[in-house]
Amino acid sequence: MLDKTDLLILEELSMNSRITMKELGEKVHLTAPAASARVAKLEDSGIIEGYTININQEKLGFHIHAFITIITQNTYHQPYLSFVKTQVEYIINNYKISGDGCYILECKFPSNELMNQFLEELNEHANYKLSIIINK
Amino acid sequence: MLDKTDLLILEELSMNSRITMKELGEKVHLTAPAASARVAKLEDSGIIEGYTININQEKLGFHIHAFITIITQNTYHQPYLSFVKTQVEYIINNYKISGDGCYILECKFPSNELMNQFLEELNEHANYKLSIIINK
DNA sequence: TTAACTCCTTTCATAAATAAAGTAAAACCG
DNA sequence: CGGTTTTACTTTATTTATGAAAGGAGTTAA
Repeated sequence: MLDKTDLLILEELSMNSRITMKELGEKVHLTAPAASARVAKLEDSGIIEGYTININQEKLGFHIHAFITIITQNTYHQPYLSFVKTQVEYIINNYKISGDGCYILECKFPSNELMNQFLEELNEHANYKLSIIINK
Repeated sequence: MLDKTDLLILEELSMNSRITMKELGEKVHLTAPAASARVAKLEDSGIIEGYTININQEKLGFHIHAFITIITQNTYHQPYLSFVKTQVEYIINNYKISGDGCYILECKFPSNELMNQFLEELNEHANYKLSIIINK
């Protein structure tokens, strides 16, 4: 099971996953090989799923960040799901949900124009409610 | 501005941010120092905001992942925002939105019991609509 | 008590990162 | 147009980190 040191390691790696094992070790009071072994264990157990980066989407030209709640009229979701697959450049996440709607789409768009185009195409397959993110 | 190589680098780092500069260089047809210099530029420009890990919350005991749409009755949001600050262990993100509601809370809970407790406290400050994530 | 296991440290060989120097192509400018 | 500066890269050499191996201390269980 996980102890306090493992949780500290997860916290440190969440803040900076490119930290060296030496530095990580210092933060959690271990030597580099010990820290490295802990991390390897966390990877093997599947607790650490992967190493990634946070990208500033605004600076890449995606000025709009939105959640779209999807309500499919009929029980057959395939047309909607197929559509989603064609729009990977705008879609951050597609969550299947229970509650108010069938899916929640997390999206990014460079402009209102392209978002509008997306929504029009989306509307061929499902109804939706749009929530634009103002702040995080 | 960004060229094709920069976008490739962002893609590679998104998939594995602990890749060595040597390997990253090979993937984008550069030497290690050249790749390293590109990455440093992406950091300095703020496009790369940070390096982090994906954690399997399920394996850490957070079996419930939910979106909660917040509708504050009055215009004064402070009680809600103060409450959110006390609940960091359950809250992944708090998005201020325009649309159907005032905020969208992304949360994780270990059990229905603790989620219920959270929702009861939340209800002292705001109304909400709950969406449980079934699948991503 | 002893054996096996876990988790750590130290040491050392190898690999990667980084700094420095040099080069070639592109952009700038009098 | 010619000369200068800038940019982006490579190569080389040094520093630093990684990872394998050996060994030790503490824990558990036969």
